Amino acid sequence: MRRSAFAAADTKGRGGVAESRRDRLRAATVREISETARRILVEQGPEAVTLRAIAREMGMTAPALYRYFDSHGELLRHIVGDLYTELVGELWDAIETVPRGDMSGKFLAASRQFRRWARANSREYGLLFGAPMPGNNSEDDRPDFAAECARRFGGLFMSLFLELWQKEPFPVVPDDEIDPGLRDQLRRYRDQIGVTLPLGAIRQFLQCWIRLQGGVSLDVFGHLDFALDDAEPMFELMLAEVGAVLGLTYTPPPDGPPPDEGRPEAGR
Amino acid sequence: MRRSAFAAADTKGRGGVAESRRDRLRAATVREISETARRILVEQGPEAVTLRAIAREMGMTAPALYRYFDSHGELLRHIVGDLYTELVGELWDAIETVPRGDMSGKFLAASRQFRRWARANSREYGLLFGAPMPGNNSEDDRPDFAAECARRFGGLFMSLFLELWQKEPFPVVPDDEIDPGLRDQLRRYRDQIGVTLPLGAIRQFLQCWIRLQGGVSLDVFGHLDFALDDAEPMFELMLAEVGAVLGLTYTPPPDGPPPDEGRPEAGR
DNA sequence: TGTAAACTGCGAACGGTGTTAACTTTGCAT
DNA sequence: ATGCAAAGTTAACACCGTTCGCAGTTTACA
Repeated sequence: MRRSAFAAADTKGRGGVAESRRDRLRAATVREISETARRILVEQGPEAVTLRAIAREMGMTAPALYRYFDSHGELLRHIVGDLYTELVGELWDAIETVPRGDMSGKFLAASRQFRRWARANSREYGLLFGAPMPGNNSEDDRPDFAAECARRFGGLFMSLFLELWQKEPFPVVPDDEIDPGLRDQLRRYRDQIGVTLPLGAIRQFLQCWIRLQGGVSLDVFGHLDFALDDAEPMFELMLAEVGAVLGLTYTPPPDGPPPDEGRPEAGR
Repeated sequence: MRRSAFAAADTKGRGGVAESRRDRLRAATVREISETARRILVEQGPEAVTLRAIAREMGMTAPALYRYFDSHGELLRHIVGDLYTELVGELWDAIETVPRGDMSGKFLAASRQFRRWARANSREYGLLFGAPMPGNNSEDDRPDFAAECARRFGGLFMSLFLELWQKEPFPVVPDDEIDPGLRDQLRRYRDQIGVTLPLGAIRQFLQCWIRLQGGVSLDVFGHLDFALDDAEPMFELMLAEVGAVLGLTYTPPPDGPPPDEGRPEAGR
């Protein structure tokens, strides 16, 4: 197997402290490829993200891209990783903007930023959270960049939840009132992420997360169009309910409901 | 534009009462194409559903399929329509199996059957409810078979909700306590489907539907794998909560939790 | 400095895809 | 029997991912 872009991103490989000029050029090219691919994704849809199309826009030929990625699928997976990183970054920014201690504000800010990003980058969101990717089997034993980033993403919201619980715990059901089959899974998950939380709290967090991401996905994928033009009020309603269940106080979004409709949404 | 399979399904076209032998043969071929395509979808994944692959398995050549469908996309859309029909049928069966008047039972049966179908036909579910289809723009003004079926599907759950409300109304918030922006949308939707229900009830129904389909989608698409091996207990928990909000009484599923895991899941 | 190795691109080619066009065969109706 | 439309074929086009061999450049090292 040839050197992959994932390996290329590992700048400190082979004990070298210095980043050679070659590596810098290479990283720049990888970045340009990603940006070009993403631009095509946004402008022309996922099935237009073709090796030849990317290369064409870069003034190259398709086989040259194989110097940077082992396959088309790996290129997509790399982009998915980048997208996770971007999303996590924006969520962190949104969280940190809220004054420390205001857990309700942090939760609302993160949730709203998640929906905002999803709607502003719907094509990208489809790549991350749509039906499982074309060749996403990750048949390799290799760590899988995208999966790693996905885990970091899951960790973000969970750490927010953790902080929330530590600062303002809310009443939860005792462990022995949880369905045994579910209890075991929750215990396993708790051990896996290494936190000390009542299982009832973890269950509550998962429920809230499912409502959040489930609702956003339906909205972004257009599966609420049959009834709603603008799902934002429903989203806010859900935030209020979810917040209440977590012992938080709901406050409406700072700006009035944004115009929202009529974004360019280029491409066919 | 050539005669499409959708038109072919319209057996009573052009004043002819009799269904000619030719039309019967044609319909049979259309059915065989659909079945072959679906088999490939299930066994080898969505990107293997290729005109040439379908034709090969039928002992034909790819261009022959153009006698029955205007394009690859239209063939997929036809299958989507069939899938909606199948899903709606199974949901109706599940609902009618429950003794009349037991609205809680009907709601639970329909919800569980929805999840069961989604999990047993995950590839198909991805086609119906994943990120918007490849070429699904429906740029034509034509009614769009798939969209029509989708509407029937939405109508099914809504009619179940309607019956539920009529038999056992539950307290809802008055219209003037609903966010104005949402209120207008709900009113529009109510007029569109032609029912007479308080807007608060419609809002509640939509919320429940979002939780239902959102949760099932996350599960089927594997976006809960980060924490759960088997999402069924969480699904049941959600059913209990949603049912409570609708004034229904929750009862656990009739059979013990099915083995569930380890279905063949053929193909790569 | 000279040279070997590594890197990066190109062009051609292979098998596969959707799609179109022209051509043959088939079967039914007048 | 003749004619015609449906249903199938083959050939071809443009595009796709991917592989291979070759050239040009850049780097590393003796």
